[in-house]
Amino acid sequence: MTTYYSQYPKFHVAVDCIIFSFENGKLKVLLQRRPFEPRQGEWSLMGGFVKRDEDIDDAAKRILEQLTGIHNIYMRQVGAFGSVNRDSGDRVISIAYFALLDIDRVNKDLNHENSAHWEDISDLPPLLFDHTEMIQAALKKLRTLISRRPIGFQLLPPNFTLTQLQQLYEAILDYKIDKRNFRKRVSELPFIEKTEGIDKSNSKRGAALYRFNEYAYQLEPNFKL
Amino acid sequence: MTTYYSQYPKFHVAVDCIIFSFENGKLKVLLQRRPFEPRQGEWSLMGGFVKRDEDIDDAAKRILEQLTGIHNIYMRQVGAFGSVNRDSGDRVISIAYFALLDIDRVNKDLNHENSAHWEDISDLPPLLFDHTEMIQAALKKLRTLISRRPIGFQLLPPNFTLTQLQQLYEAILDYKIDKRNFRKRVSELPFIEKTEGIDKSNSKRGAALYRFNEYAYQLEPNFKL
DNA sequence: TCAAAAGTGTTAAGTTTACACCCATGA
DNA sequence: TCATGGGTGTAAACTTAACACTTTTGA
Repeated sequence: MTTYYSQYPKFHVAVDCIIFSFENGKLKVLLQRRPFEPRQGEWSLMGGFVKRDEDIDDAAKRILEQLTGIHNIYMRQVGAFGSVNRDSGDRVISIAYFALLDIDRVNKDLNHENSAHWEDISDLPPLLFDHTEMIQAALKKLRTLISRRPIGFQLLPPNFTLTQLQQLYEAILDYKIDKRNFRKRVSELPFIEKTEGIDKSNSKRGAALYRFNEYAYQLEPNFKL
Repeated sequence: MTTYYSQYPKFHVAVDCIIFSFENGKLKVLLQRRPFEPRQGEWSLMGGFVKRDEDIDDAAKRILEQLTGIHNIYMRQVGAFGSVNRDSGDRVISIAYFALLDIDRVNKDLNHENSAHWEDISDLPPLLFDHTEMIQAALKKLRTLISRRPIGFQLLPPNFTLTQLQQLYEAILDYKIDKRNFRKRVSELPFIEKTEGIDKSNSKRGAALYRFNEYAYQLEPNFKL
């Protein structure tokens, strides 16, 4: 069938995922050696082409699930990257997404299969095409989100210590936070609640474990950390 | 030539522009009657297809310039919209951009040719496809930007009164601001400077005209209004 | 017993908000 | 002379930032 649209060109459309995790006080991003030509073997983000009958959001979700074995991942669109020559293989318009995940839930075998590798955000190697730019844009978005939406928890296990939480904020925002001020503000948030649990993995004394209460957040979703 | 990419599908890619202006204390957006099938005649944003050798940003710029006759328009990407059935004509992935412009500079003839029409943001008709959603996303982005970047001036003539500036902030943020507090904060911004000019169009006494000093802004680009 | 991380309050500085009257002018 | 929009300052409330010592416990 010929429609008005048919006279216009078509393009390959890809999604690229900036997958963040948090481990040992460091914010990390998942990179892989590109598995096909051109520029096979270079460090790149996880990506793939959008399928014919697939929403772009679903394409991103598919790639994330394939690579990590996790469902229900927190994911947001970063934006579209569409310079003519951004991809040296052919014209490809790519939509970048960032995702936050708890590294404990990742299927390490899948990571290994995909020659994937967690790299510290402050120590990235040179990347393929405009992928460095995509990561910077994702980070910028993450930084503005983290202080107003309770998304940091997506990067932590269900129970976490306040020290972990603070290190997470410091890693994302890239500055030091005063411990007493941080704890005071957290203690005023009704949706962060203390559990019975104690984590002794980092100190002899042990640190109290907290959890995020989704329901309490729904009741009172405004905050500023 | 066959590449690894060739096995993947291609898509129409469009850009849609949310063009804002400010007139008589109201924030407005440019709409048109869709000039082709399907759904010809319905209210829609200004849009068009991306060309084969054109950056997506350039496509947005092209459409904006065609429709307004203005160059150097302030423009930012809002994001990609790519649900499978968002366009009832065929699968089209669309990248939304918003633009800010001084309505005095618009070529009204071009607007008329394109059956374009400025509609108050708080009184929008039902729109084609996901265009309402695009406008809401653009507004959200504009709201977060306006308080930290000096982009409001893009919507005003080169010289403007403080009353105009305040009404602009009120229209975008959708709440009333205290006049004395607003003026106090503005007077602390080194890049908003008083000119000799006086505008008598709104009062007998006349209001001082101010201008935005790009250079002073470069020297001290941090503020919060 | 000591090293290492956890936990805990107060004060000063800065920012934000609320609020009401006089001024200049042209009609 | 009066109606209209332009222009101006202060005090109270709130928020943020700076700062140091005690506790617990396993090695």
